[in-house]
Amino acid sequence: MKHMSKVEINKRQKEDSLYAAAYELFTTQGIHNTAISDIVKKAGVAKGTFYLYFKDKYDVLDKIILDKSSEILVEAIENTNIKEFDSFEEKLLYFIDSIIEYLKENKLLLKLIYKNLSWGVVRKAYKDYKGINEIYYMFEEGLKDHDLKEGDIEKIIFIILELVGSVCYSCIVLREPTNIDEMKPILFEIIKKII
Amino acid sequence: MKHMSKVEINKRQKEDSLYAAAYELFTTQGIHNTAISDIVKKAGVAKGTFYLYFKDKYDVLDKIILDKSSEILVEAIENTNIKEFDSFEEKLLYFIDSIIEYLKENKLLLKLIYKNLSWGVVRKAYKDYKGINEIYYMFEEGLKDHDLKEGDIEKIIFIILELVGSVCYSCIVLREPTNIDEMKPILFEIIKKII
Amino acid sequence: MKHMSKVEINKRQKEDSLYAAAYELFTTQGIHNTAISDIVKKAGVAKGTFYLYFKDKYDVLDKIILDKSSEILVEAIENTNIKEFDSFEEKLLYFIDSIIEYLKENKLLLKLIYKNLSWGVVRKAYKDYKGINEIYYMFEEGLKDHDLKEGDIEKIIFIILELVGSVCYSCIVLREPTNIDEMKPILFEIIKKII
Amino acid sequence: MKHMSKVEINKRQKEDSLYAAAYELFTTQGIHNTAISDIVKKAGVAKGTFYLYFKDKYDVLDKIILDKSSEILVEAIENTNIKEFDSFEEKLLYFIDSIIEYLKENKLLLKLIYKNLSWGVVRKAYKDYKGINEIYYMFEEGLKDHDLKEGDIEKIIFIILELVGSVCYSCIVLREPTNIDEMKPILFEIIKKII
DNA sequence: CATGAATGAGAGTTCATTCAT
DNA sequence: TATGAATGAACTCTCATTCAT
Repeated sequence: MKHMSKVEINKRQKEDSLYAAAYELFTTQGIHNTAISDIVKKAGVAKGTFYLYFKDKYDVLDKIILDKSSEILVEAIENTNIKEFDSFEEKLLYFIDSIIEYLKENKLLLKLIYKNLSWGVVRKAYKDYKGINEIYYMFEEGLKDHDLKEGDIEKIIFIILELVGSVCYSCIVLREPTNIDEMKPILFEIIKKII
Repeated sequence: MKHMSKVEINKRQKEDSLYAAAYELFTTQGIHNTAISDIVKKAGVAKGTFYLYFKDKYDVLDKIILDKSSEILVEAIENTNIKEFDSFEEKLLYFIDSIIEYLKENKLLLKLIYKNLSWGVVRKAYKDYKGINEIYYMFEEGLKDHDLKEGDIEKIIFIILELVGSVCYSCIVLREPTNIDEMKPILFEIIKKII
Repeated sequence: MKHMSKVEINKRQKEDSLYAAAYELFTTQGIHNTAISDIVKKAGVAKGTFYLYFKDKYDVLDKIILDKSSEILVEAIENTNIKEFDSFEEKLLYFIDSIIEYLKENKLLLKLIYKNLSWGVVRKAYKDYKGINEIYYMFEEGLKDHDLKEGDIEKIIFIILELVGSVCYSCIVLREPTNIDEMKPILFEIIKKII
Repeated sequence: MKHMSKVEINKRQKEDSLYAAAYELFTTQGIHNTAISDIVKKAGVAKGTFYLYFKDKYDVLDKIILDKSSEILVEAIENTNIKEFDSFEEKLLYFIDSIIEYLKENKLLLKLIYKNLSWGVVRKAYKDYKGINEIYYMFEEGLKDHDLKEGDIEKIIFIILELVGSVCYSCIVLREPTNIDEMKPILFEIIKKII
C-alpha cells in the first residue's frame, strides 16, 4: 500500500468508487434496473472509466458476489473463533447462526448474492485466505472421529453451506414457506443430525 | 377440452405454441438472449399476440419454472410409487435419486429453473394436485414415529428439496465443487441421517 | 403499384424517405460525417424504423451506389439512342461524353460512388434491365467485325468504363493530374484507338 | 542517417514502428477495424506518442498509400530496366505485367491502396525521385515519334496506370467481372493499341 | 520526449410496447 | 381476436484526444 505511486492510488480510488457505487445501486434498485451510466454517475467518473476496470455490468457483479460471500463466511468464523465452546456441535451451530443473523440483517445483500453463497466458488477463489481456511480447520477438527475419506470434509462443508444459503434465501427474501425464525429450530435439528 | 369452441381451441393453441417456443429458446439460448420477437417468430404468431396471453417475458418464465418444477417432482413420485420398498429410507432415497437423474438428463432445464425447485412455491400453487400431495403423504407416513409438530413435515420436505436442488445445480451445471456422481454418496448419507 | 395496400404504400414511403435522406446527407456531408440519427431525423422517422429497412449505414450506401451507377449508364445510353450517328466510334464517344458530362454536373455523386462505377457490378445486378442491355447491344453491334471470343465484349465494356470512371474521379474530384476538359481529348483519342 | 543523434534515432524508430504496426493492422484487419489503440499496442508505445508523429489514423494511411504506391511503380521499373527489349511495346507490357504480378501477390496491399495507385499523386510527391523519373523517361523515349504536345506524356502515363489500377482492383480483389488472368490478354491488347 | 489514465460525446443497436388496421 | 409496422427511450460500448506526470 505504502509503495503506491500517486497514480496508482488514484486508480485504486476510481476502481473502489465504481465498485461501491455498483454495490449500492445493485442492492437498492436491483441489477436489472441499474445501468452503467447510473454507476458512473454515482461514482463521479466518466463512462469510459468504467470499462478501464470492468468488462461489463456482470463483471462487477461477479466480483461483488464473490467478495461479499467470503466476507460473510469470514465474519462468521471470526465471530465464532473468539468464543469458547464445549463441543463441535455447539460451535458449528453458532457459526451457522452467525451467518443466518448476518443475512437477516442484510436482506438486500442476500437478494443480490441470491443463492450464490457457494463454498465451491469461495474456496477456489480464496484457497490460501486465512478466514476461509479456518472454516476448513473447524470442520476438520470437529469431524476427525468420523473416519472420512480425502475430500469428504469439503463436500460436507459444501452441502451444509448450500443448505443454509438456500434456506435463508427462501425464508428471508421470499418468506417461503415461512420466516427464518420458524425454520431455524428444524434447520438446526437437521444440522445436528448431519454431523 | 371437449367443451371448447373452435375459437377457444385456437386461442389455446396460440398460448401453447408461445409457451413452447419460449421454453425452447430459454433453455437453448438463455433467458437474457431471448427477445419477445424471437419467441413470436418461433411460435409463428404476431408480436402483439404475445401480449394477449402474457404480461412480459418473465411472466412466461415464471409459468415455465412452476410447471417444470412440479413436473419434476410429480414424475419422481410416480416413479417411486410404482415400486415397493422395505423402508421409508429406501423409498425416499429412490425418490431423491429420481429427481437427480432427471436433472442430470435435463441440464438445460436445470439451468433454467436455477435453484427455484422450491417446495414452498410448488406446494402453494398445486396444493390440491394429486402428485404433489403424494409427496406429502410419503413423508407423513415415513415420519409418523418422529413426534413432529404441525407443519414440521412441510419444513422437512422443504429443507430436503432445497438441499437437493442446490446441490444439483452446483454439481451438474457448474461442476462445483465436483460432479454430481461423486457428491451423491455423501448427499445420501446426509439425507439418511436427517430422517 | 396500384395493388398496394395502404400499409404497403406507407412502408414504401418510409423506405424511400430514408433512402433519400441518406443520399442527401452522404453527398453533402460525407459518409463518415453522417450518423444514422442524422438520417432518421431528416427522414422524419424513428431510429428503429431505419433498421426495419436497412442493415446498417453501408447497406443503404451500397444500394445508393448501385442505383446511381446504373442510373448514370442508363441515362447516357438513352441520350445516345435518341440520336443518329455515322459510325460506332462517334456513337461510343457520344455515350462516353454523356457519362463524363453527367459526372461533371454531379461532382458530389461522383465523390460518393468513388470509383465504383463498375460494369461488373451493375451488369450483375441488372442483367435483365433494358437500359443496361442496350449498352451491351451497342458494343455488340459496333464490334461485330472484330472477331471476338465469347465474353470479350463484356471485358471490353468493363475496361472502358473502368477507365472512364477512374479518370473522371481523379480529374473532376481531385483535379489530378489536371482537369477533365484538358484530359478529354487524350482520353477520347485513346478510346478511339481501343475500338 | 549517420549524422543522427541517439535521440533522433530513437525518435525515428518510434515513428517507424508506428508506421509498420499501422500497415500490418490496416492490411490484415481493415482500416475501419483498426483503432489507434491497436496501433500503439502493436508498436509498443504509449497512446500519446502516436500524436507526436501523426495527426490521426488517416494521416498514417495517406503516407502508407503514397509510399506503397510509389514502391510498386519503382520496383516494376527497376525490374524492367535490368532487361533488354526489342521494342517499347514489349518493354511497356513487361512493366505493366510486373505491376500486375506484384499486386496479385499482395492482394491485401491492393485492397488497402484501393484504386489510389495514381500517377498524378505519386508524380507530384516524388517528382525528383529517380525511380519515378525513369518511368517518365521510358514513355518519353517510347513515344518520341508520336508528335505529342507538352504534358501529353504525363496524361498518357496517368491514363494507362489509372486503367491498370482499376482493372487490377476489380479483378484481383472483387474477381469482378472475372479474374485477372482472364482479363490480361484483352488488357494487353488494348494497351498495345493505345501506344 | 514519452506516458497512459481519464475523458465523455455519441455511435450503433435493441426491443418492449403500442395501436391502427 | 390478431396483426406487425412503428416507435423512441434506453442501452452498451468505443475511441480519438487530452494532459498531468
